[in-house]
Amino acid sequence: MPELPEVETIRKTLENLVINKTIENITVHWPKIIKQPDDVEHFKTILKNETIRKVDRRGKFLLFYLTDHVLVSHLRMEGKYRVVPMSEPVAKHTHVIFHFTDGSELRYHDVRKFGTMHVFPTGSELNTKPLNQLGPDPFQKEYTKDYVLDKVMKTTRNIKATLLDQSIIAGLGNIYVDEVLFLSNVHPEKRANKLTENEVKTIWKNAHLVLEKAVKQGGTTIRSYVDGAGEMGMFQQELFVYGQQNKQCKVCGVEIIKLKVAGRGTHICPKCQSL
DNA sequence: AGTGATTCTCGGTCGC
DNA sequence: TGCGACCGAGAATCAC
Repeated sequence: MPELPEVETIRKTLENLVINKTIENITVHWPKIIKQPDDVEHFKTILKNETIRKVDRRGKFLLFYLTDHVLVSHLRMEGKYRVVPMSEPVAKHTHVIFHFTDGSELRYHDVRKFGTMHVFPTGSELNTKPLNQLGPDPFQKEYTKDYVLDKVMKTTRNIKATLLDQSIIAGLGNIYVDEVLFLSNVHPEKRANKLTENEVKTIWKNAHLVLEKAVKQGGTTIRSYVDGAGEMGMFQQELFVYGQQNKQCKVCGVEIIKLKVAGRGTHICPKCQSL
């Protein structure tokens, strides 16, 4: 499932493939993916004849900056983009196709159909839902120790739910939250406001560190993730706890266990992360 | 207002 | 072979 590092990897590979391409037409096979505007025909006419200038990212959202509009795309569980010649057969779960004037196509593929697309006039995208709900992501200058300290110390929720909340920190999902908490020696069920200042500081640092490392590795390939060029990520080799249940902790040798926290499958080393 | 629990989107996967 | 439970990001909704 694409989290910040996977989305960033997709952004980088995609940018080179779609920049300066002009949309001639759009095919939508599953209209429910289009959340804004309401009307799919309107979505198509707005973007028709616009040229992609830049591909950006905010948290787990991809932002395609076009001539006068921004396409905000969230991949959720299994969304993928591929750029292919129009002659290539259309795969089963391809739901949106952007046909470019040069004969190539940007195709959105999503087995679960959970992904979303919003279009806004350029300039209004950051102060409209969904992007105005996002907190800073760990690569932005607003992501400071004091900001995280303030947010975390002020909530009674457990630390896992807090770190998953995109309005607090954008970009962390289930995989990286488990990894960050392991590296910080913090149990996911610990109340956020009960953490010591040092623990929060460690989490703040590790969240940036883990994401940076994962971006360098091209993301984590769990199940089906591939980037915009169809390449796999390599970060799964670096995972300490996520998906490692029944294996030995790489640090202390105790068996990694899986539990449910904040409604999510959660992986911990019971020795390194005591409550 | 903050929080938690529940529901909904969906289809592949897994256990029986 | 079939069937139901399960998974999960994030929004919406409801209860407290």
